[in-house]
Amino acid sequence: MGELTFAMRFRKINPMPYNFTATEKKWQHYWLDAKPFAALDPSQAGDMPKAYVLDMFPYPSGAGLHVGHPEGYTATDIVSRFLRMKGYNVLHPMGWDAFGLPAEQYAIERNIHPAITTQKNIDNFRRQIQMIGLSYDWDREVNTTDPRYYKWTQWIFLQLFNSYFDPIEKKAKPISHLVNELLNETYVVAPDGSVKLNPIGEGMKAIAGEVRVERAWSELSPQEQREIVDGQRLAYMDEIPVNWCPALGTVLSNEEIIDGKSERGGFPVERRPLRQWLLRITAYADRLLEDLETLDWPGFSKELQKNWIGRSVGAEVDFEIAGARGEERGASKDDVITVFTTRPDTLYGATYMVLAPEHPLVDRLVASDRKNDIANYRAQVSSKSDRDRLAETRDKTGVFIGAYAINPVNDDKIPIYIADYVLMSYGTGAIMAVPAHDQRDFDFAKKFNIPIRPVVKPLVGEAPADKPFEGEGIAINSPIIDGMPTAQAKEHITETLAREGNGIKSVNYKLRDWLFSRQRYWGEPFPIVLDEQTNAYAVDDSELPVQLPELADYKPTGTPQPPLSKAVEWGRYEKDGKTFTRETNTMPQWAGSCWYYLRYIDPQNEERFVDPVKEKYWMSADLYIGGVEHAVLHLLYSRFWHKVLYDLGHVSTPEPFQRLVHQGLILGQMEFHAFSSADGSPISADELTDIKEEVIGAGPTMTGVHKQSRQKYVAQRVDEEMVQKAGPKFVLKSNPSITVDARAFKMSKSRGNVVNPDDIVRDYGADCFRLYEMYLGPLEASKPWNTRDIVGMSRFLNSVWRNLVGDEERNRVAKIVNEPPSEPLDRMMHYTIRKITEDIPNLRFNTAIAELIKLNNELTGLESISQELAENFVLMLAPFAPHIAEEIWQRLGHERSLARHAWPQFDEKKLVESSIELPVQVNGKLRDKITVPADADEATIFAAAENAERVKPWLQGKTIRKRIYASRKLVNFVVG
RNA sequence: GCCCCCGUGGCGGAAAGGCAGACGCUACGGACUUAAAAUCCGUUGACCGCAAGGUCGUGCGGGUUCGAUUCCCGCCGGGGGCACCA
Repeated sequence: MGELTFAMRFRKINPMPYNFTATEKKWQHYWLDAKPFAALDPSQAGDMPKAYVLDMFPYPSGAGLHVGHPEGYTATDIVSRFLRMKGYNVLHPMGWDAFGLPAEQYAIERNIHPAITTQKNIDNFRRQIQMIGLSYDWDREVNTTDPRYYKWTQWIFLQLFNSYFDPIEKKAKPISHLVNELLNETYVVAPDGSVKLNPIGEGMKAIAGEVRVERAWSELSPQEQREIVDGQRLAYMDEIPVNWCPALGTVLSNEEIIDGKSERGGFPVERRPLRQWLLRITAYADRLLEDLETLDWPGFSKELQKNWIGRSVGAEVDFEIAGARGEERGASKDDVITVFTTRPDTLYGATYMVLAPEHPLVDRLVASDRKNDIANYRAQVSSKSDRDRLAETRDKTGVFIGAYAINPVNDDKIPIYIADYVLMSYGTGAIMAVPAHDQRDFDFAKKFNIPIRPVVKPLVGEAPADKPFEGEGIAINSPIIDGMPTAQAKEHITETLAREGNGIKSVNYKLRDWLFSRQRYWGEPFPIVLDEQTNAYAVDDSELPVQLPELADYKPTGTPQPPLSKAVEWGRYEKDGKTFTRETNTMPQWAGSCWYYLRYIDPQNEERFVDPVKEKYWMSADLYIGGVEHAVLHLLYSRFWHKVLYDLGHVSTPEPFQRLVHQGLILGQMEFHAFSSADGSPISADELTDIKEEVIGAGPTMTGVHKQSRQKYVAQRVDEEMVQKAGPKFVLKSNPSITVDARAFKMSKSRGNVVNPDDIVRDYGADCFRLYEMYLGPLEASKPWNTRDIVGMSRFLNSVWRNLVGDEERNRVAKIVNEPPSEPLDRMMHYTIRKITEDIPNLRFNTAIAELIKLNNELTGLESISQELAENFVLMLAPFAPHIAEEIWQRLGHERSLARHAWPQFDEKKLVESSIELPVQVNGKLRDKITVPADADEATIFAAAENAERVKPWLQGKTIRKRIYASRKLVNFVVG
């Protein structure tokens, strides 16, 4: 409120020299009509270099744009405008990611059909984005909910459905290819009972692992054949335990779960087995990992993806079941438990073994007297939601199953347990437990009194006695690898196991296949029909798009039955006299955003998702800016789809986004919270009032835990004015015994610290808003918003106007003259051109703007300003503050927009100065400065430096041990 | 617990290993004004000093270097990611 009234008063009493509201409107209209930002198709572009500058498109929420959106969008806009002036053919588009949960939740809350709210929200977003003066090519706008768009989302899905992953060539191929291969091949049944393929001889090991049973393809029934083929598709159905969120009425992908709760809304999620669509992203794990190396991305973004993919290299080791006792209970003599371990070198230290509670071998191995315990434990585990499991910190539970396994290296008989700290979904669902060298195994062994046997000793010192030694070292108590360092021991023991047929080198991933179906209405329908056996069939390409039916009641059913099942008419499908039903699940939010950057290239094409010639010209994106929050979800999914399209020959690059940058979060305005510093006890609003300090309204308080006393405190919000710094902390001016915590919080409705771009643009104008956000700090850093500081940019723009156009109430301050600028100004101009020309591609907008301010400060107060300097200044200002720049450009006598005017050139020769100033240090401390001719030699410089007035006393009576001259930088004397 | 990033004035932030604090905000002083706003001109890291000038100073402690905000090692503090992944 304060800043708002300030701005209004400011404007009323003292009108700004230029009317930003009218000026900005004028140029926005011009840009929409004249379309100076249209990207040229390759056939028209001649030899212009191309640049694809991409934003992460927003999902148009009901709340409208927040100040974080324009941060990234302004950054790409500056780059786009700059590159156009540099002669590039720039593709800079915008669109709407409008399907998905948030849009649908918003519609349900208001009881309005999502199609209507979505359209309204899009219109509002478009208005806000245009209000900021962003130079998008609006003829390329895309909308993921438009049937003309999702037709191609469905088409790409069918590409996945109709493909499989060839493990030998490590790439996707058409499923028809697989069917041909199968005619002469065999399929295999893997040890866990699942049917696996052997498509091409050598691929057997890669796909099937241990081969147990073989049958010829021709002996299979058509239905069996079908199931095998379907099981290899990149888009497939499976009944698996999934994350079911009752509150949202849908399943969610692993990526959408945070701390056991839904990313959207924070609702609890439970595990349930359901038949769902999955995309085989795991097949691409290695390539998604390896190709990260080729990308110009922030290090931590790559790291995030690496962690998410979670590749670990180790070995699978087979443990036989201890003889007769196993057979008694019907376990086959051939039964083995295969474990995965990253530390095969600790095999001698395995003193027990753990299976996941759901492991299929448990039933066959369990001793009859243990059956009850096992059943109880399993019930206990399955009743727990993932959230409960997480809540129970690290307390280990488990049950002995009454059977033993044989350690293949030393024939030790070790007990087999089940425990919920072993997950069926990772590795083989079974581990060898080495309590001496693994924290979890150690905790478990302590609790169940299992022996702990050290088999690795540290390179230096002793292993601690009270905890496991998890580092690398030297193998001990391990006959075949004793004395070997860990890396070598791993390799040697793995080779030995492989030779004896007890193990094999193995790689595991945390990445799971992508759960791709949702039980919601507002998403792309699957282009799939099902027969009575729920076999899936693709609809013909000619039937695309499969339109989302209009439904009066589109709300989630609260059961896994999707809302589309209510569209009975729509769901019926007949072909060739056979009856099918349509798939009623819909695709998740991420589907449309997986490929939108391709559609921008050729948005109107009705024949193809993108024209190959245009695709080849524009891809890949040269700059992609968006929030970190998409570092795993959107960016991983997109890369996966892109690679599939690449394998199938539909796109020309293996990666979609060559250079990625994340803009930092803009936090809310700094808040000051006062609390008792002595003991951290809570301080009340009354107490503050007692010491004559106002608490800010009913504003949010902050709660925390006092570091020293570990007491909870409640901190009341106070005004910045009441606060002062005392040593390393802030205190209340009037009562220094009260500590004040200064912090900026994430903007949120509940904190009430959200800044609305509409307000800022209304009060200060779009140019000022853009400048302010870019001047705030480095693009990638998080930084707090401070409305107070905006006035600096407002003053700058007004000053530019006064200097180059004049003040309408007062006289023009300076004359624009057709003469070259004075020498120092000329040098400064060339310096500024160089600096800004370097800063923009490096996205260092804050320092670029500082240079513009500096140059403008030099112009202030001059009686005349060179036309050349004025023009260059305006051209450099244009990417940052395009409206005012266009207006001044016009007033400087130009009829044509500067949007494609050539960027100013700098001249190195103009930067050379005849004399330079050098700091002189003595023992690293600055003592004086000297001015010498730019071409002076070292001897001259040292002589001048030694005789400098303020240097002499420091050299008096001392010996100069060393003279250092850092060329054109500084002089340093070492004396003693 | 593991991984990544960050600590510079009252605030946002500048500094290819070379003048720490560019530029903006705030605050203070001055000019203009009947007055205020706006604008323009100064000062604004801390300490000592009338001044010239000096000392200290980039979270803390070491190291490398003629020279470290920058590079290395070890702490402390803040933020983010992953989290029973074998």
